[in-house]
Amino acid sequence: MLAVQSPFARKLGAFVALSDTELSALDRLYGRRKVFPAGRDIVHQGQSAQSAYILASGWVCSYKIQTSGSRQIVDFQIPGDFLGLRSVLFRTADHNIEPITQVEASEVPAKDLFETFSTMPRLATAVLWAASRDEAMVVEHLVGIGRRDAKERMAHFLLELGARLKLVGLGSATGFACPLTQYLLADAMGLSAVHVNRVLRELREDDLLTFQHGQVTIHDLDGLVLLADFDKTYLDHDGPLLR
Amino acid sequence: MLAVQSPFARKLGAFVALSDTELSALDRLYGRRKVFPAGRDIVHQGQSAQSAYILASGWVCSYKIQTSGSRQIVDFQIPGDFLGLRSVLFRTADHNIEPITQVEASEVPAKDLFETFSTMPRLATAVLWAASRDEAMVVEHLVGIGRRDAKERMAHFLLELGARLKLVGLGSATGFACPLTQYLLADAMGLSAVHVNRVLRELREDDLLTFQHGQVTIHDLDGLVLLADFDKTYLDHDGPLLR
DNA sequence: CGTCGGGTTGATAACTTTCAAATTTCGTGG
DNA sequence: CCACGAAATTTGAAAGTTATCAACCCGACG
Repeated sequence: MLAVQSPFARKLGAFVALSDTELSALDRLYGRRKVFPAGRDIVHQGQSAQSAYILASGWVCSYKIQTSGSRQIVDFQIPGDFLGLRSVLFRTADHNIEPITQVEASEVPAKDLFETFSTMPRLATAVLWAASRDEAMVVEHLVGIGRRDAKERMAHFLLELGARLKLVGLGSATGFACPLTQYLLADAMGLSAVHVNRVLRELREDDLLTFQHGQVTIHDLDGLVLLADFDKTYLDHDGPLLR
Repeated sequence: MLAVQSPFARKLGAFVALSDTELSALDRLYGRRKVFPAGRDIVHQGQSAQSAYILASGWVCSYKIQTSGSRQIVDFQIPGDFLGLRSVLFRTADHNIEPITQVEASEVPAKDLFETFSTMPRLATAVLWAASRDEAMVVEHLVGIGRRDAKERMAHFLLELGARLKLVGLGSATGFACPLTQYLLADAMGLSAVHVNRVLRELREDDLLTFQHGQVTIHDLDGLVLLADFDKTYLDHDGPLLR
């Protein structure tokens, strides 16, 4: 085992038990470390993409814009997450990626990625796994928007976010720091910003949680889980699935 | 090249140029061919899954049920599509799969799948690709539910379905046969069945399309594309992306 | 025939958006 | 440290969209 593992290696290791050879191949994948300022898109819809990124610090969101101008945020990425894998696979980006805060990310050139896959099949499988977990999150998001009302949706979203942050050491059972504005929340949940505001107030008045000053504080975890019908099994599992 | 390719091999071949060796490895993947009657679930949420399936004929849907009882259909699968890949990767199913019509599908045991991945890395990459295309469809679905009103949503959905069916030779520019009930449509689009009915009537009254007696007939393709803000680039590309 | 799963329609209720305006927060330069 | 402007949050009222409830129709099928 290498002494220090990157968050990304740790994540893949949760799916596939990785050998030292594979771990160091992973390390070599990392290209230049880049810094992006908040607000300016890293990737544009339709742009051809030669690199993916692995997020080291900061938050980003991936979203799609419609010609009408409205946008839907598909997901937020937090440290350890892979950015733009799909864009690399398809050569061109089908979505935008915007840093919400300042962001540090390591570039992973497409060429290196494919070469590594062909020599280290287990790594390809591990990435397939990670991609599938991402898909599971998108599916859960879809269910949320399709079949939960605004309040349940918000509760579910914040619970999921909290669970993910806890996995990478950025949150606890009582809350977490959250740089998302109500506009971002609205675009993620398919609501208007005004309604997001009202829903947050209701959750506060119900003594379920408080989201103020960039801080989410959970007052009644059980109440939230009940309200949101939250089931976190899709987020975690114990130990590598492939040995 | 093998004389006859399965729909699945054809689909993977669109992503990665496959050698004869790889093609015959794919063929060996196919296990027993099974037949499922309409209506009885093939896979249940929470069930442990040892096999995936490749759909040979018929339609199925994957959906999630909430404890409240409402359900959200995540996607419909048509011949050539992979079923339950995520369930196999995670050992347990996070969604249900229900045949809408009678269905024929080939079983793919998890063990064989992983063995094939480890000896044929390019196949693993190809499957990663196919999984990513599926994710792109889920993302588009998410955008539809989050940011399109009922009419746009329906138009977009039927356009996408038509495009997919055309790819496997089951539809044309003027329409396609469609076994979906208004209840299924409602669960897929996050609407009530009653509203689906109204929306279909509006589309008919606008001379855009007719959906009656299991047949979708497109009257005004351009009008629909305009209404739905439809962009099919995420569904197709020309030739294998990896040679 | 009678029933049952779809489909269709109208009336009403619920939820969410939009518009408009006030208030607070926060970073920056004086 | 304070003032200022921009961005974010908050609230009310009115309008719009979609759900729900309740009927009724129709064709398939035993």
